[in-house]
Amino acid sequence: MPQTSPKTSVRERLLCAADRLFYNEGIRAVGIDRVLVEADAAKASLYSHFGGKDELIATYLSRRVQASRDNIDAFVADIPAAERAYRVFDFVIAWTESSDFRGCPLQHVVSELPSADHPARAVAAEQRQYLLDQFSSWSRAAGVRDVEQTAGALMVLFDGAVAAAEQDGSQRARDARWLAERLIRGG
Amino acid sequence: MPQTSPKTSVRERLLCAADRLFYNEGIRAVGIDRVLVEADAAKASLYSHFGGKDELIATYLSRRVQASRDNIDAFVADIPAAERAYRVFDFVIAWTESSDFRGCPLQHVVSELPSADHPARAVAAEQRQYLLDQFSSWSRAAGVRDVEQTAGALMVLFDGAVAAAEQDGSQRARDARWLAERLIRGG
DNA sequence: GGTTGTATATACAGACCGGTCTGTCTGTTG
DNA sequence: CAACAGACAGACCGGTCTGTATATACAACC
Repeated sequence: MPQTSPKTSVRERLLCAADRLFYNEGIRAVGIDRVLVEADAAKASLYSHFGGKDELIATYLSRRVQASRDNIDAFVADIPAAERAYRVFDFVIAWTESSDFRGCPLQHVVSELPSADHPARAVAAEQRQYLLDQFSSWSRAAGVRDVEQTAGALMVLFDGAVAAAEQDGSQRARDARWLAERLIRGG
Repeated sequence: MPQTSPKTSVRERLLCAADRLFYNEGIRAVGIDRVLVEADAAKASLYSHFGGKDELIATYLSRRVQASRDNIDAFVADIPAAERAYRVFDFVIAWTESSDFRGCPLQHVVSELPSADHPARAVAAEQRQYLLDQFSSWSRAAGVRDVEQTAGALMVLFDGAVAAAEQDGSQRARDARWLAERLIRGG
């Protein structure tokens, strides 16, 4: 997520600032005034583009989620479908090794905003469905015996890799990849 | 965590109130005035027993963590050491099925308090070490070939079970148990 | 009674919170 | 030129945040 140039629209500047601050410091830890200073924007602009902080949060998460999907889709594009279920964990490893990795924004939202009717929660739920659909599809392509069970286990591994890496470092993403490969290929 | 009686010490009342509110609503979402009202306590008592909110948070997490250890230790006490690594996930399943389950308090702390020097973060780090030690010990007792790799994978499964269950429900803890057993017993 | 330890009620300070509003400015278009 | 859209600065609102300070109350003990 690059720094914005002066010519960037105020909406984009707000979203970039929110992205940096919310992800690195926490959603509730960062008030809108900090977002505004970081974005060099006026408060009225924030309320004009987003009804309020809640919608800014939901849009921030939506963009994070969309970027994640695009990255995953691009990563697996040249990988045979039968190998994607475990080789996608190479993507997770790279992510957890990146200097700006601080865990999963979706998990953060779920932690910080427990209310099921927060607009960001719908974004989170939709991403869960996407991931499950992918893992199911890839499990089927790998020819596993129990697609539903395997896809569920892969969801666990995916979440666990990211959560554990946030605390213990990227070795946990490697651990997850090791187990995912054993799960798919046996042995 | 039961309701406190009028005879309970103010420190205990504060901790019980903090426990309920922080866990259910989020640490930053709950200000100390809400803790005080819930505990029927005066502000000076809070500052007298805990230097401030940060120490209250650290103590809340420490108690959660200690309770978790006690529960796990009690749960596995009558289980042969060779079976603990996967049968501990029955404990996780029961936890994720309980009506007051809302994910892992330790993961919440890591999400909400990114600063490594927050007092609660030391509590979190110490609990990671305890879990790794347990999984290593149980993996060794199970006779697995690569103890370190297996323990790491179990850490991923543990974290993943809890994080995924917070979002998708307790079926994910069952998925984790299924994979943990396959990992330990093969097949 | 006096002393001690604990807890309380209350006021305050300064900073911050999300949101609303008004007036002004700038660049673009017809 | 006028009109407009977008963005801005700044004031304001009521409320909340954490922490500090003071006087008082109460129970237990000697």
